[in-house]
Amino acid sequence: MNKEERIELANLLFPNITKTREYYEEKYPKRNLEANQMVTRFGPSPTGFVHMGSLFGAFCDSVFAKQSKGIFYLRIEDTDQKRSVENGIDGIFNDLDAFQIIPDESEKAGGKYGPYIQSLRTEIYQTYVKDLIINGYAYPCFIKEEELAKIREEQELAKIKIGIYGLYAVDRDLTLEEIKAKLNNKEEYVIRLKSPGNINNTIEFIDCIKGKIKLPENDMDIVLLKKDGTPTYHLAHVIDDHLMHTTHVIRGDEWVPSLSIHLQLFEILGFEIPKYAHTAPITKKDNGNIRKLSKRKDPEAKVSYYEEVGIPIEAVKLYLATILNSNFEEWYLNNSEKSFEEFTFTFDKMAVGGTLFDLEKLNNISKTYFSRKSGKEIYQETLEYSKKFDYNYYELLLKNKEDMILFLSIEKDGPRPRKDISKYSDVKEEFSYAIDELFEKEKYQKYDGNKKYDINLIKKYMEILNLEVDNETWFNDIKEFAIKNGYAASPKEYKNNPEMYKGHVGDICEAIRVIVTGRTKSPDLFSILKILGKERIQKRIELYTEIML
RNA sequence: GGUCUGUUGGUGAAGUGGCUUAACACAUUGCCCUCUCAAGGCAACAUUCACGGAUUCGAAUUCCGUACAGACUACCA
Repeated sequence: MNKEERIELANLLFPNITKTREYYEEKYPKRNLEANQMVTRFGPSPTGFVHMGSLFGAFCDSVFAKQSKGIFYLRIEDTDQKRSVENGIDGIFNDLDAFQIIPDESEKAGGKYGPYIQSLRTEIYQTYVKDLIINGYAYPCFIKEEELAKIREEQELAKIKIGIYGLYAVDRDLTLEEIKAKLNNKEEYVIRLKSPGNINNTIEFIDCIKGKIKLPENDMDIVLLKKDGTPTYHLAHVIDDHLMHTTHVIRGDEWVPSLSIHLQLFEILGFEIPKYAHTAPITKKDNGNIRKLSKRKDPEAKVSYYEEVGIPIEAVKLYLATILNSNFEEWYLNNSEKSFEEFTFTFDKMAVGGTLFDLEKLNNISKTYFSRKSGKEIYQETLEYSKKFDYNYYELLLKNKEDMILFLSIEKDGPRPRKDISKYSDVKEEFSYAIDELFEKEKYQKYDGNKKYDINLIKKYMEILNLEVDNETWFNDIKEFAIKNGYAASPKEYKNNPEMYKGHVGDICEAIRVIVTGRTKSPDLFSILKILGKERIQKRIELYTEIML
């Protein structure tokens, strides 16, 4: 086909496309940014909820854009109608919102490079494809699906590369007349790339994360536009990232093998090639096998899972930051008062292989997060969590606000804050003694020991209990009380001469603790006693007598 | 089958030819502190970096081969 014929073909195929490349190049001019300012994008498909792996990608995109004072935008990649899920787009916005990963540009936030939804950009893709046809880089292919399957089978059998290339690209050199005939015949077609590549050529590429990658040049006549006129990922990626002026394409490394296609497309279209950063997948160990974290099989892959179990979003982000850059964890340890945003993330500190998703580590990070929050903050956040997921508890929290904050503040101000909560849902259980209504209900059912305590001794102790003193005085008082009643003043003393005593102070404290909290472990006992006050302690002694004796 | 990529303790990993007797963190275990727990302190936990060979005075680090793992090989992204 000569150029005139190709122009005729292009107009035949795309009669409705009247705009030109130049029009779009002008409409979407270069961004006015400094060389170091990154433009990144998150490009999810609306196939359901946001997956942990995608969230990691979005986090990565936003971090790099923000720290370079660049632009992070959200582009919905919904070119496949079959996979799209109802409300899928809303879901993406919601999940990003929940995680406070806020795009600078998106269909909602606006921006000069929109539309930011691929299904709304069909005309743009077709304009460029029309141009490719005119220049002899694309052609309509009429191979039917059954034929395609047959070719595939043949190739599999012959153990050669699967796909449409070389001799298999039978429609590559159809004459204009032949195409017209098929078109008149209402035969369906796709538009394929007329690949100028040679499989024997090796191209070298520098990836921001993986470094040097060598791969064979693309010789496949890949599909550019599907039967319905919508673009494939490959085409859409190249055109969008060019027109939206992405500087760094950060995406999962499952894309590495198709990089040669993308590079070729950039070259043919005469676009400047962006930098690529291919991230390793987040994996999970399943029966000894390592596999990608799966939406279907793993609840923790679902981003909303964290909200439901009550792991703070901030903690999840800290975890993402620690797997993003291997040196982040140490930095954060030494800069705990700072926000993760003050850390400078770099590509070369990113994992090259897969990263195992470690819930245990997340838990630990979450515990640290809680330990740094004040009682008041924990109260507020737990209140919000409960409002959504445990309304009963929410009402109790409201009613017992003052006390609850006091309880949550115990042992908070020292250099070694408590680390006993890893999620909001832990608060109810860990502080079950804090709310009278719950305590009554639970009674001592969850009590984890089986000793019977000397209730009379405790009753006697109540007579001397003074809550108006400081911790040290209180403890001295109880030691004195212990000695008077035949108990050792310290566990050590008791250990040395067990026959001389009935027990030691610790035993008395344990009895008080169990009676007052229903458990053998608790934060600082005196603080709890102080908050409860004599009257409520008295009530609990009665309750204990009633139930346990 | 082909093409890419990877392989350092239970886990995440540091490591870029000599400073490595392999950092740090999580987990585990033991001890200390201590009224319990949590926290904290101390210690133990890879004599060796998948395996084999090559280069080098010297290799976890460079090269080649093997094994294993993962990704891709769609009119899905």
